Amino acid sequence: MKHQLEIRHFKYFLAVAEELHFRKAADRLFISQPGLSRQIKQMENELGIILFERNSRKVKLTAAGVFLQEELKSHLQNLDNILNRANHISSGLQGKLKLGYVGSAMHGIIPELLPKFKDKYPEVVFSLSEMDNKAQIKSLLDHNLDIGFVRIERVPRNIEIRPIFNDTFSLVLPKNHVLNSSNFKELNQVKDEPFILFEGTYSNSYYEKVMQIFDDSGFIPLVSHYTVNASSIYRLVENNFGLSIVPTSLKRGYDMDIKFIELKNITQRTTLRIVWNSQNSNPVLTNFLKVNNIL
Amino acid sequence: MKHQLEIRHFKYFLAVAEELHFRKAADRLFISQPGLSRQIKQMENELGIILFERNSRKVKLTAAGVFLQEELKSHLQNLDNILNRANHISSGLQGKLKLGYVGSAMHGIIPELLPKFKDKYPEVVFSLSEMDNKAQIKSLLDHNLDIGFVRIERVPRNIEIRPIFNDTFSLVLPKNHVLNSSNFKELNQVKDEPFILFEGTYSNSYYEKVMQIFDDSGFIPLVSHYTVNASSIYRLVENNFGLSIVPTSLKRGYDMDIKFIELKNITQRTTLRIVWNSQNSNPVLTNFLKVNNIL
DNA sequence: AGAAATTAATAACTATGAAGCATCAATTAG
DNA sequence: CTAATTGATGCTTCATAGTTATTAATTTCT
Repeated sequence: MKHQLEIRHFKYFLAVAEELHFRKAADRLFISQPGLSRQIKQMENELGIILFERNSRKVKLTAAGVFLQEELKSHLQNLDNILNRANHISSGLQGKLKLGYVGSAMHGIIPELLPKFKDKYPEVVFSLSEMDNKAQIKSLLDHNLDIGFVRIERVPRNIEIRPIFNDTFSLVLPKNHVLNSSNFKELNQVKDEPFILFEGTYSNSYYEKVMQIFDDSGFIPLVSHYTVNASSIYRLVENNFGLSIVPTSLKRGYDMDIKFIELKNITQRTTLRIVWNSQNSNPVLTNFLKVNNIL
Repeated sequence: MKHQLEIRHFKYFLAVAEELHFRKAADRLFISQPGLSRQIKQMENELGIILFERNSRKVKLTAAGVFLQEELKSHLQNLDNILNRANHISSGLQGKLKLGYVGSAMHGIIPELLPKFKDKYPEVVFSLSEMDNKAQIKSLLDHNLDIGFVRIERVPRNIEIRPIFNDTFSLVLPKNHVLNSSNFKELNQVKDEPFILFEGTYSNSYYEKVMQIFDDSGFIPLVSHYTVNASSIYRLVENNFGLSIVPTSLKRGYDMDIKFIELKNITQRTTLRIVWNSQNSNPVLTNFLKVNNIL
């Protein structure tokens, strides 16, 4: 076959099929009548099908023509549809955003950052996974994640990082503990109590920062347990296994017999940071960063 | 927009999307690499979408590109499908055939002609309507019918007509009637009995032919009832309202207390004829006529 | 580190074929 | 029988798909 059927042929065919009149169809298509006649004939040759029964006076669709009119019309509509959706995806109006976050960020990002974005981009689908800092970085590098929320400061080349939420630390005690925000003055009031802390492997820089707090208060804590998530810390504190220090925002969302005393006087802060791979071209990512004023 | 997206672009895009390599894709398409690069770029401009992230060493689909690869692939398959079906319709392998028939043809055509055709063209759908001769001709002229089975001899211009089945006449009597095929000699043995006949308006030529039979037998029958279908004739005969004369093939398919005596000695025959509009280009019609050796 | 190889993009050219104009042929209407 | 209408055909033009040659960027191999 020398000639090849193109969308042009289908559009021309549909015009003639509707008008049943070559000149009128040609006018509608802004081409000349002979050109149209030729393209229709070419289409018929290419298909090996007569589409119109025509003499110099009448134009009439054949059975196959009737069929093709119906089918090609919806075929072209389908194409429009596809290209439109592609545009949505390309512009980030539609698509998927894979998010990772450390457990301690759950009460910050999910209720605060996501609704704002979801509002503006309702067609975007989220996938949310709780992951530790290291796993997030690895997933970002492997392009298995679009955005991470971490509590680390240094990241590999190609990973972008920006602070998103700065948090104070709070002392966590059992409800019935003698200390409260009125009689609490400084941390060394609890220097003889055992502590439950996040594991150092979870985030080394976070661990170092917490140890610095103790250091500044002039004592080395007796650490009775290490765990990896807030709720197990709280459960242990509730049952008098010791006290803990956690980011202040972590007091939200738990209902246990514990109380928090915010350590406003110390200098340490823990920063939740957003991270992404600079080579990730997911348009949804760009929009997410824009909505949150990061780009 | 100056350029217009064509199927060519989609095929080229799919080749590159699969190979992720412009030169290899170009080879597969039997065009040159620069030509391919240009067409892809044109497609991107036309869509306003970047389809590939590429430098001189790597080619990678964007999110929108991934989407389009999937969608356009099935879109083109769908097109193939449509064109194939159009071919079937055009060649008469697929489609619809609207048939009309006089009631007295039911036991001839349906079990004999249709299965043979259905066998060869299983994708063709029939529509069958019992209609009188006149209604069939009208429907043919209005293009509401493809084929008719009639018992008339003359048809308007543009309607083609061919004999398809030549039938003798049979005398219809109640089961307990004194006459049977042994003691029956000639029709005037029943000249004093009342007769039930098809109405003259139903088919004038048929009616005339039946009357000719009586004429040849030398008597004018006493007609007690006129009806329009075989089963009511049989019901009346069964209940001793009179005798009848019908085409012999009409004895099939009824279970009543009646008997038939074939009138072999008379010259009259009734011919079932197939009729169609010569201007009807339904390819299924052509195939039907061919299968039955009419064309 | 430098040379060779790979690969997509760009430039300049070619040739294919879509579309235009003029005209013909067939059909219908008056 | 003439005039009007309409699709097809012949010829021409021009846009553009595709070609060859080359460049620029990157990777791989000495």
